[in-house]
Amino acid sequence: MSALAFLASDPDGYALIDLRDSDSAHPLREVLSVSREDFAQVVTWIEAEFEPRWAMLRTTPWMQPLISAGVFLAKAYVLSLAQRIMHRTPLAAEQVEDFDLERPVPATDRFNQDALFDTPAFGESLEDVIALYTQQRRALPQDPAARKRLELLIHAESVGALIACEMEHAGLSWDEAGHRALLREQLGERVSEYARPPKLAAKAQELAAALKTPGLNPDSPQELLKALHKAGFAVRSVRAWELEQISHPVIQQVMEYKKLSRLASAHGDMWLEQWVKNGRFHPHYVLGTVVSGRWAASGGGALQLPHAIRQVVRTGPGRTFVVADGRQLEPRILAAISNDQQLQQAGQQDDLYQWLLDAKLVSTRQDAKLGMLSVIYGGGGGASGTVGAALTKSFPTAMRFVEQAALAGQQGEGVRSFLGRGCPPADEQWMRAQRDTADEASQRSADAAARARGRFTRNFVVQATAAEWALVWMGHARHLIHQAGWGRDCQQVFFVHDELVFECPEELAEQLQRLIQHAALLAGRTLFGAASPHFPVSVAISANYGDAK
DNA sequence: AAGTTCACG
DNA sequence: ACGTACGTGAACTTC
Repeated sequence: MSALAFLASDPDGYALIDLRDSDSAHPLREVLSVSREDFAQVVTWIEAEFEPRWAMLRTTPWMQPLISAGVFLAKAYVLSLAQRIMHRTPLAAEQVEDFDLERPVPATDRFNQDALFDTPAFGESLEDVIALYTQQRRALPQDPAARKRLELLIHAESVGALIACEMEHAGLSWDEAGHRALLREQLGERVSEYARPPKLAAKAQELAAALKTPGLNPDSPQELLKALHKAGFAVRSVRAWELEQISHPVIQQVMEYKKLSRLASAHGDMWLEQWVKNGRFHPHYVLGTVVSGRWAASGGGALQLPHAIRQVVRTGPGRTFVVADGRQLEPRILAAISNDQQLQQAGQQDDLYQWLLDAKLVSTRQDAKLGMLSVIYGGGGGASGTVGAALTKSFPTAMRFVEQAALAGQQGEGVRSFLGRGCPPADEQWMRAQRDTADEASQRSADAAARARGRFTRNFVVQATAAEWALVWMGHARHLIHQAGWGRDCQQVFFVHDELVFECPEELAEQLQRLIQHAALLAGRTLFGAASPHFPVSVAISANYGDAK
């Protein structure tokens, strides 16, 4: 028998815990009302006794105090995330309303101070939470296979939400002094929030002189472009990749300025003060908002951490990072979801791109990579060129699969990931634009919109399934770490889509490496069954994140 | 509020 | 004949 434990705020105390049977949702015992002080202890006891799936509307406010108290929950069901999934999936048996994931979280810790406000916010009482759960279960598809996939997706997303909380709490070990030293060396002494750091200001001056434009603000693309034109550089924009083409000392200066300016504004002293506390970077992960199911981060730009800055991500003595990366994840996901046997066979090698090279399908590793990405993104570069032609010929099944997804998108239809995350169909306005094509201009823009949507849905089926694989991978890794009894001093501390970073004692690193690789194998089997394609992960062990690649 | 640019996968 | 990747967040400038 498996149990379900509903968590909701208690108007008279802190939390209500309602234990029920998972399948029938029949109560197993009296509803427990728990004070804030007893909360962690009671949850620990229930976890030990029943190991229930903890059902909560959101992770806040429950997970923060539990994690602080060192409580581990094995299983979860986060209703807000499940609601979004059920709302979007085309597999649902009945329609489900959306959940506003941005809805502010009402305060629960009020201790009866004011009777008027002691009632849980509308839609958030225990009864409401249970009703929402019941409704979600009712909306699951009858077909057992589809049902299993959606349940897996909801459970994986929920454990992902727990991991996100755990990572936010743990933080990423950060060498603050090292970061400051780097800033001083590159930018000079610290100045007020609004002024340019000395070395940056000097560079701006030099640039203004070199371009004979006194007072030039190089941070203004408009001004900079005009100044460059005046100096005889026929560039269309001031983007780095365009300037890179030109070999000239002044252009070099511009690029150096941009790099430094970026460092100052994105990872300068202000950033350090705001996001790094006691030697750890605490970002905030956001689940459920990106259509494809990928995570976002709000605050600190965690998912865009520049490689250059990773040099100051260091562990303390005796500890190390274990950095694991799903190798060529998206092509492998494509091989799995399209059931392309040729592509799966190519993927039996740890380096899929090397296989393409050895098979003489492509002439360089870069071609292999770009060609694959082009196929998945829907670009013209690879698929229409010789590389694309070679791939199309070798992997017709995979190519047909992404073409099919693109076609559906072009026609305004929705698509879905392997586990059933839905990409919504085009809205009415989009469909109208497709019909209203009286003149040539509107025809052109409608066609462009159709192609753009085709590229989006083509990418969605792969990206969304890759995100699912990563969720399941993380979930397995977390579970195995707990099972091994390493939970105390070994845990995931960072996440970037297909890369997981763990921190652990040095002596555990090699065992952890094998554990993570095993978790990847389990993830493939969980999603795609015994015949899952190969999902190799590369692992680096280093006390410095910047060196781990 | 929109546009530009750049960081990441 | 035409235009060419997909998805994000954040800072800064400009309107």
